[in-house]
Amino acid sequence: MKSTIPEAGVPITRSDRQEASLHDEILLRLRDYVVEGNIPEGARVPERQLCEMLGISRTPLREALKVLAAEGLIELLPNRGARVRQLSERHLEELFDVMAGLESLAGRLACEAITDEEIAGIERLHYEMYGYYLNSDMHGYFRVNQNIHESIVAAARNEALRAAYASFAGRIRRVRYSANFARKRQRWGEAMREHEAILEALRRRAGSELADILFQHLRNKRAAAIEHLTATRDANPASAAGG
Amino acid sequence: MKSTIPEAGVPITRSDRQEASLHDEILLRLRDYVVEGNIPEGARVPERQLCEMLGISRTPLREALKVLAAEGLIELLPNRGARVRQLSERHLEELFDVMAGLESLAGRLACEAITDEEIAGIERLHYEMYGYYLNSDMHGYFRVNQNIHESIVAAARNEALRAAYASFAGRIRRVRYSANFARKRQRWGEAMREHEAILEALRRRAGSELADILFQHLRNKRAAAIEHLTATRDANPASAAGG
DNA sequence: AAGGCAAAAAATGAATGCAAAATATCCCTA
DNA sequence: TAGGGATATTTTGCATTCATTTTTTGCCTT
Repeated sequence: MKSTIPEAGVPITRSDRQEASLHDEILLRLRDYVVEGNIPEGARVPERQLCEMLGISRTPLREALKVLAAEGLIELLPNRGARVRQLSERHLEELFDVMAGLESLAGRLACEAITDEEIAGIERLHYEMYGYYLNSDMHGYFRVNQNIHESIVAAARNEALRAAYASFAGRIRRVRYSANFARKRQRWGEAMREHEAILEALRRRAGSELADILFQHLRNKRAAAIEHLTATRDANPASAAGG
Repeated sequence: MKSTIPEAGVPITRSDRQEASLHDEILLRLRDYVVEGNIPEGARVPERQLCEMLGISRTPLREALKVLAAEGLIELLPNRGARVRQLSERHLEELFDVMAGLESLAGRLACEAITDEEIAGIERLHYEMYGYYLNSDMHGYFRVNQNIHESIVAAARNEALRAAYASFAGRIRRVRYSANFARKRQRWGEAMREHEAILEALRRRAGSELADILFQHLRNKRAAAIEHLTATRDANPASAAGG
């Protein structure tokens, strides 16, 4: 069966772009489209269908594809088109480790610049997350958890870091989601304790310590995510083969 | 005066590409062309001239420009073409910090996987570098220094990290070069001592410590580079204005 | 009926064409 | 002669077109 690409909203019209160029618009849309898992892993990215879907010609679409390939979201095979990049277990380990390194860096830098108010804000998020934890509200927990990590990255006051972090987050977003929703309650408990340690180090502005804690925290997440992914793929290998 | 783009070698012919696609070839060439400083900072990237220079049409060139823009090497202004990205002092600080974080991560990961042989190799490089230090051979020192840091990144066994490191290195390459050549002898001595500490931590596979040392080492480099850049720009502001 | 080859169809990669926007040039006025 | 505005030129963004390559289809052979 050919992979069918569903409709994805209204074609882009010139009136849509206020400041962002059509290219940027296309890029954002296409990136989201891929990241959200609308095309199965390993499957072809059909130029013509996407052109029709977006209401544009092949030129700007292909420009966007090149960028997405540079970002690592898709891969371009010479004369054989674009495919959604299939991430092996090893690839995911690597990406998680880089994320861990970036967040570790964010923590280190945050300690140099973060204000008491920002720390208080993160503390509030922490307690909010604790509530979701007690209620076993996975969705809420996950959302606030993301929020906390993004707050730390923001506190690092480094736009290049923020962009790199966002880029890597996009690449593993799908796996991260499913892994978080499948997370064992036990791992939740560990994660909560780790978050407490993070806050504690942040309050003391202990950069090196915070870097260590954050790295280990992400490493633990990595283990859970990979474990979950392996189990999922073993149970349903077709989903990873691009059918 | 209009910025003149000098010739840059032979146009790309189809016979050149064995495996790499024309697009990849163009991308590599154009990236090098920009990174090597052939177009002044802030100056326009003239599509037509580059097309003639490379012997291609605008389509593949523009695809490459989009990618370079995504990499942060150039910026695309809507309807106003591409410009070589001008890095402010703050931008450079940020990029150096991200490099520091990535290398710090590399050290941490390297401690998990590095072999005794690899450490011995880095030690050899260290002694080689010491020789250049004693002879005040800036060029040799710089080359081996790069080599050492690349060896640590390689030992991390993480392709995603290696790629990200290479990308950021490209973005600050020009400044890094000039800063290194201008380095004071005193800073050389500090750097040598830091390198000894790096090796020592590596031998003990002390990941956290090595992460700290590498981060601080790069931070010191950052300070030297920024200081040098500021002095250079103050002495010759035109070079940064894109004349 | 299975396998293989050839032709047709489709998709890709790159060049060209065209309308809109930006830039440069020129002319006029004060 | 300096400034301002209209016009011409260039440049940009995207669509379209064309040549290759790949993939599919169909037919023939065994």
